[in-house]
Amino acid sequence: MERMRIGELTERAGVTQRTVRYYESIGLLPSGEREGNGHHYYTEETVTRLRKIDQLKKLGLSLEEIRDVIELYFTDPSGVQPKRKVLGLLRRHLADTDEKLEALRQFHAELQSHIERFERWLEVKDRE
Amino acid sequence: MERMRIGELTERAGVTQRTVRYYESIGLLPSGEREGNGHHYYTEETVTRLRKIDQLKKLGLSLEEIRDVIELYFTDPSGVQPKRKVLGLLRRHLADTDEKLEALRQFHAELQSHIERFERWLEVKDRE
DNA sequence: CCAAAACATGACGTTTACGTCATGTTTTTT
DNA sequence: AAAAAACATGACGTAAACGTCATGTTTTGG
Repeated sequence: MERMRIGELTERAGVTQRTVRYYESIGLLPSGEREGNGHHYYTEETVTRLRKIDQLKKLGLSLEEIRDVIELYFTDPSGVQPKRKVLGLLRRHLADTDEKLEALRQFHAELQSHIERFERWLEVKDRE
Repeated sequence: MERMRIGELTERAGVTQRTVRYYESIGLLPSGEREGNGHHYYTEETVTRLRKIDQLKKLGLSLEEIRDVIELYFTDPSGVQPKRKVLGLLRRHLADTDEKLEALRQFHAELQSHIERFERWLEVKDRE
């Protein structure tokens, strides 16, 4: 229950094989392969990593930006060199996330009120 | 202090002329022109509109999605033609937004706990 | 009034993030 | 062991969202 090949990986992570290959090609995913045969083998962490990449994408980061920070999400404090710098970066991401959450909530509210206005308008029309 | 041409418009809205032209070409912005000469003229509302578009882009909406909803910010229901269709679109956008919100919340939580791990690690170090 | 700046339009180019064959090898199923 | 399924690699294609000339017209500052 550790090593899997690309088929299982993509199914569990909800991405296509092409996506994985592409991420490997741009250095966003380590291309853990080699077993004599040409096949790549992946672990549970690769799944987590792909999911994290997806989250960061939804935050609006480009793959290049993600490549610059993804490591931070997979190293533990004891293994990182400029710890305070990393912490600073993480905090900025958190702040960005806060802002985006707020903006999204507002958009959500706006959408809802637009919808309600429409519904009221249609209700009136229906009664005629 | 009402009509302006594209130079002023783009400066005030913080976008390029090409962007405006592109938006006009895909029906995202009304191309308010005509004055005998070939020049396009815009108003304060166009500036607001461009800014709103930028906000929505930052939320991760595509220009197509934005085109579906942008009118709602500038007209009332009675002015929208296929009302039931628009209502359906709005509901889909609302559902999408719900999902995005949920993903962001989860990311936020994970990021926070990651940060806390870092902070605890540094605290310990500081006491040494 | 005339040169410089601003504008209009068209066409081709570019980047990101993959999709979609095509072809050959490896694994799995029967 | 043979056919089917999965995998590897390469190459070409694509959609979104503009960027960047090129060329011609209109406006404006001196």
